[in-house]
Amino acid sequence: MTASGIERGLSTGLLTVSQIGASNRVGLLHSLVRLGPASRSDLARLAKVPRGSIAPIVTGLIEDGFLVELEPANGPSKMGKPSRPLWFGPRVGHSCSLRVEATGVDCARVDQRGQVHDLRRADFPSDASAAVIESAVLSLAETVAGRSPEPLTGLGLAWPAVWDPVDWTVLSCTPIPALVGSGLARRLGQACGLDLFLEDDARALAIGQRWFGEARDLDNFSAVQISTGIGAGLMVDGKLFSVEGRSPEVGHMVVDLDGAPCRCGRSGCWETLAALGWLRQEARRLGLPQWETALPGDIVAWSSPAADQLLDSYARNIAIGLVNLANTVGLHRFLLHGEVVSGGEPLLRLLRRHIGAQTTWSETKPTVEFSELNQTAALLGAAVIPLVHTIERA
Amino acid sequence: MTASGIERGLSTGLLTVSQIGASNRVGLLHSLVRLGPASRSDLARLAKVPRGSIAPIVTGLIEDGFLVELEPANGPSKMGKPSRPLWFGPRVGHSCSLRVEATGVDCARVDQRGQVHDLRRADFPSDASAAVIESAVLSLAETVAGRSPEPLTGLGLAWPAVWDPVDWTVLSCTPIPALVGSGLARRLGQACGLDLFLEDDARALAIGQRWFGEARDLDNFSAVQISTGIGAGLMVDGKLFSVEGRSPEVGHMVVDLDGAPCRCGRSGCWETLAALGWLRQEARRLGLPQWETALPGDIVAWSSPAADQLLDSYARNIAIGLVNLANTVGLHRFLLHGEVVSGGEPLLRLLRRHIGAQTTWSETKPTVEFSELNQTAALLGAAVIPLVHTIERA
DNA sequence: GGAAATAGTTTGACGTACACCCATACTTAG
DNA sequence: CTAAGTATGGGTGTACGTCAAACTATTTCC
Repeated sequence: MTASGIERGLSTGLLTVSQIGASNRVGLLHSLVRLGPASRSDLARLAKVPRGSIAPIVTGLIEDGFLVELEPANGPSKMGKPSRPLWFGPRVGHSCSLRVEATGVDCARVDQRGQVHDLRRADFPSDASAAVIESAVLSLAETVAGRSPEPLTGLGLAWPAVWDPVDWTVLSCTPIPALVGSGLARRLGQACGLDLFLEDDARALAIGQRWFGEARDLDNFSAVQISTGIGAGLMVDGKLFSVEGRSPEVGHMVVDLDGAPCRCGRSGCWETLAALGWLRQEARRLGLPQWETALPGDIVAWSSPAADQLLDSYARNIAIGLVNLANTVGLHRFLLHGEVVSGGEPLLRLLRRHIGAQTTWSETKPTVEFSELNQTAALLGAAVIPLVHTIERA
Repeated sequence: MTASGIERGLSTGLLTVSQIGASNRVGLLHSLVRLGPASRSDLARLAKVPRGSIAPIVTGLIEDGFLVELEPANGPSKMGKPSRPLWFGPRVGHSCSLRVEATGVDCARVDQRGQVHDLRRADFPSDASAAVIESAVLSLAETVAGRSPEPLTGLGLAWPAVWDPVDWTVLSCTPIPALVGSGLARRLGQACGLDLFLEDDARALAIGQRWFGEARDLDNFSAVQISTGIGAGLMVDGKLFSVEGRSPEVGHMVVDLDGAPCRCGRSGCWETLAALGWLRQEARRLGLPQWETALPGDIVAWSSPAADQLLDSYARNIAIGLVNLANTVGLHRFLLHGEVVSGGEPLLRLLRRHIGAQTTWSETKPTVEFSELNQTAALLGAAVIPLVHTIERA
């Protein structure tokens, strides 16, 4: 079955000439996403290569239908021959994109600009059986795919799972234990008749943010998911970081030697101190109402001394993990996703203060933002994967 | 001034044809280091490419003097035309290699096989002035370089410092504060008349281990230095990992929320719990003699209940950081360097037990070894850098 | 002596970036 | 209105890579 080609790496083998063509084509199309409609000269300037090097690549992409020339546009300078902006052509179809989470599934069609169309959702109870989840996902995907007025390049699925790389059986899925052993992905690929690509949800966030989101201009950043668990997709030099095909499990770094036991068997994992579970337990301990379903935003709204205290500790716990991440992998731009975002400006201020206090020593301060797109970024990321695959094969 | 070309990465620019040639040449020579003298066919098999693809590369390298053909050797199979093993030629000279640490400097000549020749050391007091250190380093380097019977490709320097990338002034150097502001590197380059390459000591360990050391066959591993501080060089896909040219500072991840303050301004950094300082303070607390200079090996030798307890805690503290590293960057082979190694088999057993206990959840257990080469690996790593540079330029 | 096996070489095809020159289309100065 | 200036796009030839396949060389085995 197909594997995501979004990263590449070899050490013992030889590099071939064709690989550089594929890499440059993808890079060029990504530059186009970043810049919007842009001329050959624009692209050449961005890549710092002569215009003549861009032209043949563009010609090939136009011939294959990946690009089209738009009407001559008036650039900033009125002098000289007007530039002919390039944009995605008919061959770059839309993608069908799915995001599975604990209590439901989102599905949408995503176009080449990262615009989301026909977004639909199906909810299911958090204790739903595998069969219920599977049928919900399948019918939703078939509906969206069936209604698409555009040709679809493929289907992308983002979920918080670990799966068998060969037959796509779910090996583990902490947020949705019922899915373990499920062959959902296999059936989904067959049902829709489209190429299917799977991706971990945190990694999908990073991909979506880099291609269509708030990290379009960043080669190095980290997309962090903070909700009932903690995960991250690490973008390094424009490539999604992984070692031997496996992604890091950042939620399970120990930040408190004597902390509470974690489901992973260790104690004091970041996840036990900065995810929703900790926040709600602390809320309960402090006697705050509705602690069972409290979100960071609720704590902010509460604004009692006890709640303020809780919020500050929460921010500190998140900050510690982020700074650790900055120190161990060297990324220092963080884009946060998940329920944390509900904390809004007050929580963000606290976070930044704690991060600042913990990085007096280092030369480069980490920066942190709450994602506007939030979970939509995962849909975008899932949509990018078939797109990249199509371009690479061309 | 020259910069280490041992890693490469681009995202917005285009890949060129020559780059793949350079990359393949370096890869081929590194394969030769791994295999020892090997024929074109051997190299082709390793790289999984047709023999015809190797031949022209080898021909070019022979013409440039980087390789020579040895006498026909009897391979495992007696049939067929005997293979002609290849080995490094006269153009691949030896390197002069330096390692600066808190109390002295090592210098040696390193050949193309990673053999160390003419190893010399100059000690200086730990409170030595910059002038004293500089003259010791300069005279040692001049001695070794002057005595070399072989042509030298360049000079490599490994040290625990951060330096200005433009003029090589030392910006910070925790183990040797006197060096801050020093222009030692500048003068060293001028004095010897050789190309000089600088590298962080932990990163040099990783490079040395991969080219000539115990990690010759590993594309993914982590060389960890555990002595008065903690640092690591991370090898990912055969390339030294760095983000935007800066390496991670793994010693400063927080593993204990309520821990002791660290010089970096945070509290409970790994370095405060797993470096020599912690061990000695605890030894003092437990009333062990000679705690000021105690090494892990001394604690092992002591073998009182209190000492055993201390050793176990030490192993646990190291293990926590290693497992964190495994979780955050995904590397799970650790090669340990520094004074830890004196702990020998007993400490290693404890380490492995703690690591095992903390990774019940994950699919792949991290493995940990004490390096036989230990600090010599840094000398080897520093020697590799001029070598790679010479080959890439060819 | 001939067949089989292994190693190394040669050739042509293909793909890629790049340097260079020329045509095109628009603005500006006279 | 004309000529010069300027930026864009296209075309050509060159250099440099791998690859596939056929070819040669050398040894062992029967």
